[in-house]
Amino acid sequence: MPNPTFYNLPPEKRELITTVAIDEFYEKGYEKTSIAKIIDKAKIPRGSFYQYFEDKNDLYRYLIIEVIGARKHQYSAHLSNLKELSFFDYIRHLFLSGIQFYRDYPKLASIAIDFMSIRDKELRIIILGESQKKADDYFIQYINERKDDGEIVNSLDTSTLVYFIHSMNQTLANFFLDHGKTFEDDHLVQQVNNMISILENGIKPLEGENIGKNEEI
Amino acid sequence: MPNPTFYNLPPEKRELITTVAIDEFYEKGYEKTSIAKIIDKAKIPRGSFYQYFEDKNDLYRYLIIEVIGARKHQYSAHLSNLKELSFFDYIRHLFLSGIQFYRDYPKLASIAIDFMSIRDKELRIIILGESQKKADDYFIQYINERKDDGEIVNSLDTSTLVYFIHSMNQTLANFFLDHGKTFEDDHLVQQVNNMISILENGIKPLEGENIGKNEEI
DNA sequence: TGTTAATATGACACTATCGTCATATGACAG
DNA sequence: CTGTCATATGACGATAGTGTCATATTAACA
Repeated sequence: MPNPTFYNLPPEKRELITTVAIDEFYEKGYEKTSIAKIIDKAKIPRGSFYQYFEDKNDLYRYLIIEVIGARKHQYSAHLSNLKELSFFDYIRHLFLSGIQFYRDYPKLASIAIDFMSIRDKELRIIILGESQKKADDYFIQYINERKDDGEIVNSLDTSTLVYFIHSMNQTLANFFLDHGKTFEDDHLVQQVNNMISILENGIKPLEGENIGKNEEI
Repeated sequence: MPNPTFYNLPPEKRELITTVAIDEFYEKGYEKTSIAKIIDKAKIPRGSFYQYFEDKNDLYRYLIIEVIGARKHQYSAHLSNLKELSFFDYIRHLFLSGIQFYRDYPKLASIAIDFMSIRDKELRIIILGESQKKADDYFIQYINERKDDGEIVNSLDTSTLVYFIHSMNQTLANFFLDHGKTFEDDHLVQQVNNMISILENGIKPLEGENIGKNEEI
């Protein structure tokens, strides 16, 4: 984490460094981002950088924690009635707030997505620390409750579901990355609804449902 | 692609280089893999490497194409009756042959998964070239046929489905990466079946299905 | 054996980056 | 005014990697 000195900096300078760092990580990704470039663009002397941060990893950690904060904020922006949502609406909210986050902070979102699929799993665990585990536990508990409520089929084990929903979230995030700039929000929302529809009902037609629509005689 | 000289090499030497390269890309990932390390481990002189390959990218491309070949081989090993399978069994086969591939070539599988989530999308497109597009087109057509057959609900647009199934495949692949070494095959197969079950029926209980199992009175 | 073409080799020049450290600056306290 | 503490600065040595090229080696063949 940054040295206190960093926080004592005049805000413009601090923000400049942050902005430049975000630009770099966004454009180059973690591995290819270099301190040399960052201090060059932000026009701070080499020694100063090492005064503020231990190394690249330290800077990265700082940014990721900022991102997570921003994402959580986005997520719980309209939290008030979140508890009352049905399970599928809850998931929908999760996904849609993801779109919103991407719209509001495209670079941060992109960095976050990179971070989630970063090679170095250890690094992720170190950075997220306990907070990730807590979030997971909370989600597991939530799903178990919804199973008990009869909102979710209980033939699937919870950990599979958690993994699956988490990965759907990732998939959607990547979908935004790939198509976010070309597609309208309408289309993205439609995509979310499609995903949720599959999650709800699967893709096998109910007895007789499909008959006569496209089928050959 | 490698210079013909590379293919003229005595097989042991060629395979040594390949093996070392695989080890490196497996351990370090694309970005952090260096030619210096590879020539060092394979004990070939620097000049020779550049005789065989243009650069790191060229070597990588070569490996990826090898991997894709191996994966295809795995996939169609028991192709004879593939056409007769139901849609969901077809998908199951797709997923299960993925496990098998991971079992047979763990490092290659890992490299392939990395490749599929590689930052540099351009690179992926260049390497896969037309063959990816062909495979996609084939799959789209296949799904459309299955819709017409009434095997899949036709309220979802095909491209969403393709994306969804593709991402399930990715999810499973990552699951192998995370847990493949600790879990028995039984467990992995169970995981595949869970995924397919979600794909088929979703996770919302049918009318009355869940009642009385875990629900409070 | 002599000639030629293919291949092998590793020293070299170049570039990029890293983290440190001795020194400079500045602001504030006594 | 002076000493002290926090902060700023950028030159420096070290490391790691890249791609090239002049030279050496080998194989094949007339």
